Amino acid sequence: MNPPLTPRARARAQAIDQIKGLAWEQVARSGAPALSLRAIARELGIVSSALYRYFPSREALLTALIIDAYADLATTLRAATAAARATPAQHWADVCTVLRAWARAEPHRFALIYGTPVPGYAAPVETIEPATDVMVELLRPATAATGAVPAAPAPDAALTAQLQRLADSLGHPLPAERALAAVAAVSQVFGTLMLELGGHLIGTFDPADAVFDATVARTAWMIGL
Amino acid sequence: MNPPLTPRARARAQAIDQIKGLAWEQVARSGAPALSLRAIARELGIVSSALYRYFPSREALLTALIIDAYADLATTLRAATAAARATPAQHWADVCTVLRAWARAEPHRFALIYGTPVPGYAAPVETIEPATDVMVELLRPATAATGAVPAAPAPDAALTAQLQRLADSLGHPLPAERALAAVAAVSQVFGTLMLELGGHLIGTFDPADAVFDATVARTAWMIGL
DNA sequence: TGTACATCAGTGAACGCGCGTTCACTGATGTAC
DNA sequence: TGTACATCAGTGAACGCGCGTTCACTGATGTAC
Repeated sequence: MNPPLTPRARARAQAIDQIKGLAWEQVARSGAPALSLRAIARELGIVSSALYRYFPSREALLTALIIDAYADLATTLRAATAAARATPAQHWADVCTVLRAWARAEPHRFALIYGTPVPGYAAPVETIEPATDVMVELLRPATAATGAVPAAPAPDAALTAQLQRLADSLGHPLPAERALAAVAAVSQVFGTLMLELGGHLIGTFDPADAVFDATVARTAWMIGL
Repeated sequence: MNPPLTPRARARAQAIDQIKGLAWEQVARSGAPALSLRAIARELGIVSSALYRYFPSREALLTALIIDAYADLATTLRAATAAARATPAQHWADVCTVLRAWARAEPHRFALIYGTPVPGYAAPVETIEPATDVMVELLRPATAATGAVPAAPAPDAALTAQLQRLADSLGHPLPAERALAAVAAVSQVFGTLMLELGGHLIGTFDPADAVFDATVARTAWMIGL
C-alpha cells in the first residue's frame, strides 16, 4: 500500500493513527460534540499545541473521522456482498444485518455519519465520495434482483429522471420501478434502525429484532428478491 | 385552562415562557448541545443564577423543551387528521406532509426529539407519553384504512404478539398484517425524512420533494389506503 | 565520510473565551392575624 | 385596616472547571554537498 516509507514518515503515520484512535474512543464514549483536542493531547502525554502538527484544526480531525467511518462501513458491507455463492436475497439480508450490527456496535460512530449534523460543522466535499460508496453497497443487491416488483404506485416523470441518473451511476441497467423500490427499501431500513437507536421502539418493539427482521423480509419482497 | 391566577403566578409563568422561548431560539440556531443557561440569562438581562428559580438544571430545561416539541408536533398532526371530510388516504398524505414541513421548518427541533441523543442526556420518563402521542397520530390514518394490504411476507409469532399489543393500545382493532404495514410505512417516512435532513439525498434526489411524494404514495398503498 | 543547513516534533506560556452550579444576601411582594 | 412575618425573584461573587488556537522556542532527525 505504501512503498518505501522513511522512518519519519512512518512515525508520522503512527502518530496520526494514535490521534485518530483516541479521538474515536472519545466519540464512542461521549459523542462527536464532546471531541476535545486537549483531552486527546492529555491522553497522549503531549502538549495540546503539538496536535496541530497533524491536524490543522478540530474540524479537520472530525472530517478525518467521518471519512474513516464511511470507509469502514463500506468495507464491512462489501465483505457481506462479496461472500461467495449467496443469492441476491441473501445478500440483501446480509447487508441489512451487517448495517444494523455496525450501527449498534458503535452508535456514536453511526450517529457521526447518519445522525444529527454536529452544530457548527459543515461536511466538506471530501466526505461525499465515501458516503456514496456506502450507498452503492446498500443498493447493490437490488441491482441483482430478478423477481417481479410488486405493483406499487409508479414514479412520476421528475422522479423517473432522478432514478435514471441514479441507475446510471450504479453502472447497472435498472428500471425506474425497481430503482424506486430499492431506494424505498434502503430508506425503510434506515428509518427502522434510526428509530431503534433513538429509543423510539422501546416499550413497543422491545427487543427490536423481530421488527427489523420483518423489515428485511418486506423490503426484499418490495425489491423483487 | 388556568383558573384564578395570582399576579405572582402569572409573572412566573411568563418568565418560564420567556426562558423557554430564548432556549428555543438557541436550539434552533445552534442545536441542543450548544444550549447555554448563561447565554439565556444574558439575553434576558438577568444574572445566570436567577434561572435556577425556574429550572433546577440545564437538563431540566432541555427536558421541558423536548416535551414541548413532542406536544407541538402532536398538536400539529392532530390538526391535520382532524380536517373534516377527508378520506383516510388524504389524512395519511396530510400527516406525512405536515411531519416533513414541521421537521424542515426547524431541523434542530426535529433533531432534538428524533435525532442523535444529546451526549450525557438521558431522556426521562416524562417524555414517553408525549412521544407516544405523536406515534399515535402518525398511525391513526392506518387504523381507518379499509383497502387490501398487499401480500407482503407475514410477521412471525413474536412480532405478531408485539403488533397485537400495539393495536390494543391504539384502541382500534387492527390485524397484524395491517399493523406491520403501518409501522413499516412510518419507518419509511421517517427514514426518507432523516436521510433528507442529513443531506444524504443531495446530488441524487435534489430537491427531495419527488422522492418524498413517491414515498407517501407507496406507503399509502402498503397500508391499504 | 564529514559538515552545514533545513526540516520537523514537540514545548510552554499565553490569549480570550466559554460553561454549570452554589451560596449568602437584599428587597419587594404577598399572606395571616 | 394595619402590622408582623413568610415567600420568592433576583443579585453578585465565587468555585472549579473546560475549551481551540497562536507563537516564539528548543532540540533532534534527516538531507545535500
